[in-house]
Amino acid sequence: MKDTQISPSEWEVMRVVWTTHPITSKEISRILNEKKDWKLATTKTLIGRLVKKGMLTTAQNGRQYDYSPAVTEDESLKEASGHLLNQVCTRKVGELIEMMIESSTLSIGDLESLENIIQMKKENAPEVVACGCIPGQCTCS
Amino acid sequence: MKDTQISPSEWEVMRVVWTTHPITSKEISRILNEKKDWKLATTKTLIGRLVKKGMLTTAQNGRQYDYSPAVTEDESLKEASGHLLNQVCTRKVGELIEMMIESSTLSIGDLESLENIIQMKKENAPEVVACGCIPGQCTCS
DNA sequence: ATAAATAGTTTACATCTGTAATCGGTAGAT
DNA sequence: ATCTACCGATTACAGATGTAAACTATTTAT
Repeated sequence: MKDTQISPSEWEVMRVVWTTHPITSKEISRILNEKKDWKLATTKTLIGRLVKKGMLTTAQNGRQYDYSPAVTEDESLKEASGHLLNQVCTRKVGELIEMMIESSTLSIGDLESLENIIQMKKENAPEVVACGCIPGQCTCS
Repeated sequence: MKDTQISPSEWEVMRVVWTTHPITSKEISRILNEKKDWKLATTKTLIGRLVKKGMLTTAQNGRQYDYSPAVTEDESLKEASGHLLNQVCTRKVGELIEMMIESSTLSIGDLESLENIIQMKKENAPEVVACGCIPGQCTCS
């Protein structure tokens, strides 16, 4: 139930570890060099912070560590998307998701999955979403 | 085309101004008191920062200011959702959107709108989304 | 006219983030 | 047995963020 935050830079590291683990700091750094002009020290700092935040686990391997994710990408994504969703009136969430779909490239398969979920959702969808905003923070009222 | 960031606390203020404008700092603070235990000074600081960032415009009105948004909520939401989308492999965006739909309450109308957009999208949807990740940051390869 | 209430501005200060250099210990090379 | 390369840990430091007190100028009530 903790709500530790993964910063954007830290996220870059997490993505590497989610993709490959266990993995060493050296390897993480090597991979990220393709994308970020970070010194090895920078990557190590981020790794250290992620360990402290409990997002990475360590396994001693000789004089070094092997890192593995302590949280899944999906969990973290749920967290992150939750933050975004909380920034708008619940009644505006549909619009937000529309915007996201519009601005994304999605495959036929993706779109079909979405259709299915939407179909499901429709079974129990309310006529109108309740707005939980305080007066003055949205125009629903 | 600049990329000034609206922080979570600042976002609370923006939502008030998006809802009602022009509006005074006093009124913004009064509205937010319902939700945040902020001192008037805190709200003023956030307003000041938003003005400096160019997210709010001011119009002198006697000894005080009337504030109005300099960016729309939709623009800002697009920005914010773009950040989220950029945190995952393009090929995983569909899954992310699925998660968001699943964890949200959407009205029949919302769902129908989404269906329409998806229908449109399907006309030009690729069989598979191209992955733009560097090797090691996603499992597509 | 003076005092009290206000409005915005400046300053404050701890934490988080981005980015990195340096330190301290140890495994491997000579 | 030393020296060197390398690992994680510690320290650094500026900018962003959360939260707010203090300051300055002005308006309004007494």
